[in-house]
Amino acid sequence: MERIKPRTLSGFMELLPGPQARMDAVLDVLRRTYALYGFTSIDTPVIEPAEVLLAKGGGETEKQIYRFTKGDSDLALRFDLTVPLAKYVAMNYGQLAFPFRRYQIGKVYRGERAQRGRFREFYQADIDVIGDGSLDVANEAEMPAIICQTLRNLGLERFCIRMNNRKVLNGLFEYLGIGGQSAAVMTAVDKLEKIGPEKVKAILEELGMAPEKAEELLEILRSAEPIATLEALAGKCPALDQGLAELKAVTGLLPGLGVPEDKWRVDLTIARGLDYYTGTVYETVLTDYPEVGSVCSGGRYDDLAGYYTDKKLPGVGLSIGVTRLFYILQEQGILNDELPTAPCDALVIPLEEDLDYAVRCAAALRAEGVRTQVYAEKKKTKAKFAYADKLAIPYAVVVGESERAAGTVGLKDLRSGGQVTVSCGEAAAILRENLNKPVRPVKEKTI
RNA sequence: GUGGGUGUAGCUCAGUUGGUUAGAGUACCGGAUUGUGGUUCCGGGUGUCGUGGGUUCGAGUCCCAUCUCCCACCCCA
Repeated sequence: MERIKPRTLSGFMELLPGPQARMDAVLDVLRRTYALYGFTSIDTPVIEPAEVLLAKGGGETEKQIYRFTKGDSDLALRFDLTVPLAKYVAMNYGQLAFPFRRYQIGKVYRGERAQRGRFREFYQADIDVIGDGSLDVANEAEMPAIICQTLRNLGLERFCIRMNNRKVLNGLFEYLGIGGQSAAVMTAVDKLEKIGPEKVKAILEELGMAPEKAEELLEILRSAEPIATLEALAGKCPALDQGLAELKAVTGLLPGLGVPEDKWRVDLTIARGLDYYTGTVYETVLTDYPEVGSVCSGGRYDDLAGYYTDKKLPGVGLSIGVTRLFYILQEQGILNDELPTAPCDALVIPLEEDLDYAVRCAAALRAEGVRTQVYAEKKKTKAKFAYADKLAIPYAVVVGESERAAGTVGLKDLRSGGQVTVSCGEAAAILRENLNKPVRPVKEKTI
């Protein structure tokens, strides 16, 4: 028989049970943190009609989306979670309460070439607040607070949330007389950190900007005190004034929201490629691993669902690239070793052929909330213990003839090797005492 | 989509100017050990050398094609 070589496509992350347990722990932290801020969970299909996902049309989305036909249906895999959200809100407008605060954690698909930290299938963990007709700027201040809380709950401390405002950028472009090409200028500006000011200046000049204007723009963007620099330009352009007012409103709320000063800063070079952002934009990188790129970004948009409804639905949201974040944590070896990866707390090891007493003990432990499995295979004792070792199960519950006769179990701590003879109830109490200590996914003091 | 690399055991890799039966570590399996694992010792190679063609008396090694994966660009989480 011809065997087919088992393989997983590049750009698709597939984990062994141990690392998967850690990934699940990370996802748990995200869910708990999002819920703490009053976001409700929704789920949407991975596959949607292509016309729904491509409503915006053109550009990168069209190039990178996985699209296929089944019979007469033109289908596509979702490219992000924002477009499905727009559809969802437009569809269920009448039944939702606004502001609608939802979180969604799910896989998204991009048919681009994979590389380090860049996947074709990856988890996004999104939160968005959608307003009906209007949405207060305070919601834009809450986003960095949630990023900050989430990353710290994971155990991360060395990160920086960089913020900007699209109206500020558009206002500046207008003021400098290049408002007509703001999209192209925006892309150039966004590359500043990567390719340096000289090259950006060259691009700006190619776009028809006078050298001294380009110089002035770069100087403003790279200012060490961006807010003060912008204040000096007050009254020059209405868009700039409004953007600055929003930026000040957002940053003004951050201390009260508990975002420490060293975790954020205003960076006028952050532009974000996505064209639907209209106000505040965010981008978060891990201070020690900037080369992997943004692990979390988002922003304010004024018209989420314009392709699906004539209702005006402004919103603000952000997205954590969970797969990328996890990839960094794993690659750098900063995942917490103490995170439990074992499938259970106790492995019942029967020493007799008859499993009746063993399964009764397991049932008694489970009734007390101890995650328990029975090793039922007829193998040597050595193999039974080796199984527990390999799975990092912390305790063995040894039951043989003498334990059965006495109605006890041998509770063995597999890390220390110590063993005590106790009743099932006592064993459960000891296990509960020693397990279930909450730990963060990332090692203490490492990052 | 563009450019540059890579491919030998489950994993990490070695393999001389082309030369006999392709190797190491690790993992894995069995035993020492029929009521107690992690250590140690003994035994076991589990391989279409990515695939297909070519050169040659002879190819893991040289040539061509192809696939794969990786890295970078574009773009992005």
